[in-house]
Amino acid sequence: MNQPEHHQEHFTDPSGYMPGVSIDCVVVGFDLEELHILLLKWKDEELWMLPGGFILLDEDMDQAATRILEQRTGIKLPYLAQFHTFGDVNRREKNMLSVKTDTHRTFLTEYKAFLEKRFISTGYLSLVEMQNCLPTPDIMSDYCAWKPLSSLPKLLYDHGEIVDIAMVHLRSRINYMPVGISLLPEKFTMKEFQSLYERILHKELDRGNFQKKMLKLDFLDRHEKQLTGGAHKAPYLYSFNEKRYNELVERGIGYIS
Amino acid sequence: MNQPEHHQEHFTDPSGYMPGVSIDCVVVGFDLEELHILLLKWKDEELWMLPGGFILLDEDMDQAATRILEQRTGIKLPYLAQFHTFGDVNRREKNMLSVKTDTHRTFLTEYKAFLEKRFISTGYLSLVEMQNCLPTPDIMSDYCAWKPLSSLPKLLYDHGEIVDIAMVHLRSRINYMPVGISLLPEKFTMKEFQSLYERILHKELDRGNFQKKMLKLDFLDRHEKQLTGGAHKAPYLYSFNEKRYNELVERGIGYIS
DNA sequence: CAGCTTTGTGTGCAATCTACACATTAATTC
DNA sequence: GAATTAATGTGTAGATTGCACACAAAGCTG
Repeated sequence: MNQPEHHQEHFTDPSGYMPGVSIDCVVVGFDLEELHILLLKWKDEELWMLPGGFILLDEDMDQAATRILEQRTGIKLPYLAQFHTFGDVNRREKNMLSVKTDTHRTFLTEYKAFLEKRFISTGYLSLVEMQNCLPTPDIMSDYCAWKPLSSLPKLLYDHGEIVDIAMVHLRSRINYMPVGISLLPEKFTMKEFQSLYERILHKELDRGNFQKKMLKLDFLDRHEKQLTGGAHKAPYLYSFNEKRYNELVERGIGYIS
Repeated sequence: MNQPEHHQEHFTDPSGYMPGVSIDCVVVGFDLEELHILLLKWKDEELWMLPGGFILLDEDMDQAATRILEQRTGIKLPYLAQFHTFGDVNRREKNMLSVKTDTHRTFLTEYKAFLEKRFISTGYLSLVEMQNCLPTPDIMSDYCAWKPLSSLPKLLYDHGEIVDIAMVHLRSRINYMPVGISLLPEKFTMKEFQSLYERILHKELDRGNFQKKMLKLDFLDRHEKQLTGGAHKAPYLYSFNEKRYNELVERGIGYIS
């Protein structure tokens, strides 16, 4: 899971960043079975956090989110959109770091002062193919890992709520996001596509109706059959007609109730 | 439209506010004919802006938005929710103030320095009953007024885009917001209710089907008939069963395609 | 009270949703 | 290699909803 530090930025001068504002990214992946979230583990402590960072003084906020995400995942141009800004005064009051970590001389003292101030944080939701992702820890973390959404570890500050709100957002906007194209590999079976929807929506869907609905929307190319072992009919492999799919997603499709 | 300054806050010490973050409010009203936006006119200049402000150091962002809105509208507990955070570097580059206004000694020099820095702004959407609203200008504005959405004047900075995105948001989430209860007076006719939906959705709806759908959802109380003049059948007046309406809104109702 | 206008309600047709049933295919088993 | 089995692919019937329009009811005008 861990990578050498070649992707790591170096926190040198906090004065290059906007004070008081930060970015937290909820990076969602799908291993064809479950949804996962990309997390970083804080150094020397069993506390996990969302990948995040700060905004350079001459950088758009969206740009900053893209930069942060590319550094953590190695993925160019991931799907990325803000979903909420978290501005409670005491959003960092629970699940704080223990004193032990504070004495760890990870940061320059200027940087410590920068970090100790109150922050407002904008949450970004990103959907990526886990297979293409190279999780890379940052300066504050030992390593990073995909954790299944159904059993997340204890998260820093309000990061647990940030994940919850991200998932509510994903659920409510599933028909306006390219969830398939972002989370699935190039070729996939209809069962895998349906499973993705079921995990996001937290409910089972009728297999036959799902298949017919998706095929009728006419954004899937059908390929040759999968030659995998298994005592059953081999399923077709599908891939997206990206143009058509994105057109439909833009307009919003009422697949699911 | 203008009110005495008893509601005005006094910008004394910018150090009491978070630097670099602000709030802009898109306040929507409905006069039973058209949607309107509450705007403030900049002193001595034909340039309008959204009501906005800054976040006190010990104040939640939502609290700050509520405070700002109550000061501008006199309305207690308006419907209010953030919809987007605007973080482009150059979001204040167009529709700037002319030099004339700059020389106007409205602010202390400290405050000027505070204001000149880059800001990230979170947009809040508020829905209010125009009738109950007492528009009150702030220290930067001569007066404030409701302007019809269909013919807004030139707006400061990126406030025009902020309004646009607010309206897209309102349209896409119309079934998850208490638009009726927030924008209509206590009693209203079905025609007025439908007209509200039509203005938000920018399209005409079938009168008969709208009426039947709304009545079937069973959140409207029907009152005695309106005794108004008019060469036609007098319409019923309706009001919301707030409990039932809010329950439905929480769950989201697919009224409209 | 005839005529007009607007509100309130009903009806028929089409499209969609939903829950199944059935058909198809390929690996396994005998 | 034929029967069995398990999973995919497709069809169908009933219920529900959406949609367009028609008709009925009610109140003001003249």
